[in-house]
Amino acid sequence: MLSTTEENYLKALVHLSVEKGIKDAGTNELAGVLHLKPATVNVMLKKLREKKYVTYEKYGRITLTSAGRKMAIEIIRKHRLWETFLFDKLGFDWDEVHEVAEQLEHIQSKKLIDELDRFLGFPMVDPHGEIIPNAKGELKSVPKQLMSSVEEKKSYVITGVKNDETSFLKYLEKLGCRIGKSFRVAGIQSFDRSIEIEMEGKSTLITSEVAGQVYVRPRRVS
Amino acid sequence: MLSTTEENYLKALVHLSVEKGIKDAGTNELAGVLHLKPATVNVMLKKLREKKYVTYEKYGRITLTSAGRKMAIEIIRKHRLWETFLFDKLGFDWDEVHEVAEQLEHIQSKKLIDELDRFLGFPMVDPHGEIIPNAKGELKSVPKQLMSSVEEKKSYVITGVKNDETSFLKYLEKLGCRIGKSFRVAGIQSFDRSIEIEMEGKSTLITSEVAGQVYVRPRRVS
DNA sequence: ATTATAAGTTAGATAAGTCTAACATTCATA
DNA sequence: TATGAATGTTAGACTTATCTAACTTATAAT
Ligand SMILES: [Mn+2]
Ligand SMILES: [Mn+2]
Ligand SMILES: [Mn+2]
Ligand SMILES: [Mn+2]
Repeated sequence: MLSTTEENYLKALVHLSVEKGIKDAGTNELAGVLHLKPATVNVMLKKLREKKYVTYEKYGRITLTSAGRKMAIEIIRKHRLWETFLFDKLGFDWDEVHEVAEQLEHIQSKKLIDELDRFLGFPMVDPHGEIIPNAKGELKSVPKQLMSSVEEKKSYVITGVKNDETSFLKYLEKLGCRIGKSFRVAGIQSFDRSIEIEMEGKSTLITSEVAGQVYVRPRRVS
Repeated sequence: MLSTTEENYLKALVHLSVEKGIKDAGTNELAGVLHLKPATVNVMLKKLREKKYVTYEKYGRITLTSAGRKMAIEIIRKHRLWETFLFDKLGFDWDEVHEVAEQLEHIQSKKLIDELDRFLGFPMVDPHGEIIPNAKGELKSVPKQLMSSVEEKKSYVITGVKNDETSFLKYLEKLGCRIGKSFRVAGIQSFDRSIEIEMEGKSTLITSEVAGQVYVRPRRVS
């Protein structure tokens, strides 16, 4: 049985690899996302290596073993199912669910999570548009496009966010950007890559920093 | 913010007082219910006293302060609401809910628990028939019913006794009747109003004299 | 009242997870 | 290829929560 702490390390390794696109990580990167010091991470890595959840050697890179990846995906499944529960059943806003799911994801009960899944109707995606791994630990991947790669004059739908933090989500909220909303790209400034979008009749400016954290898919216009 | 450990100590103190009927406890008793050593409890008591959650002095008895009691009742509220969720919504059996609720009761989010309460329809009692404290921390008492007025085929929980003579209590003990125990009414003899109950798989006969001295409350069954 | 037993306390050890400060290695590039 | 910056490691300290073993106080029985 893994501790909450150990679970958080494994989950962070998956997130790092998904977000950075590389399968291995460094001590400093991992420390960064966990808000811990590199020295702390180094101690824990030896333990996770001992337990065969990661592969790594002194001064080398960190890779999840298949056992480690399996564990991490289970945590992510729990996290996203709980977010869905909070959003769908308890009326939480999409920017409020993450913090509580960070706690709920560590509850240990296979029956609990499988029954929750059923109760929610086996949802495919969480309130942020992230795919929920199924009970077999399969993370069905769907091609993703970042808002920063949109083209002028075309229309898109917001499908997800790369970043779950409340402050970011609140800002998106203020901009009127929610999952499922459609917009048209009015123009892109070449010097700062900022994007002017039209959404529900209103024109809004999106900085390249924000556009790099938002997923979209092209919209077929009738 | 209290740690999970501290919360468990406070909760155990309420349970001790409710079950033993006395408002104070000793180090050994508390250690017993927490499955810890008296030495361990002694260390923690100093910390809880420092934080003003309990009153106690060296070699003396332990009493919750009103702040301590308030905290403990919040944990109990959360525990019982989660048990109700697991039972009503996720199809858990009533003997499976406790273990998972022991984990869920420590999740920190006021909004979560208040919304859960609403989602469940502000239930009054948990699947074991225990009263759920409301959001204000009030443990609303529920009208009492004597065992002599039960109906056939229904399930009940024993909630108290009208008579606390030793001989009577010893007799109840021998019958396996304790506060908190559940039973189902198998049948009622009309000529002497004696009651045949099923408790923990065993069938027991309760005379009308005894039934008139025991309080019960209906139990919801799946 | 004395003493044996039960209840309670203390000190010191251990384990997990974190930190800081000092040290070591690797890497980029001048 | 030499060297400074970035990255990674180690040692030692701290906190929380637990234990065992030894000690002290209170209580009950003789
Ligand atoms: Mn977590
Ligand atoms: Mn999410
Ligand atoms: Mn608990
Ligand atoms: Mn209960």
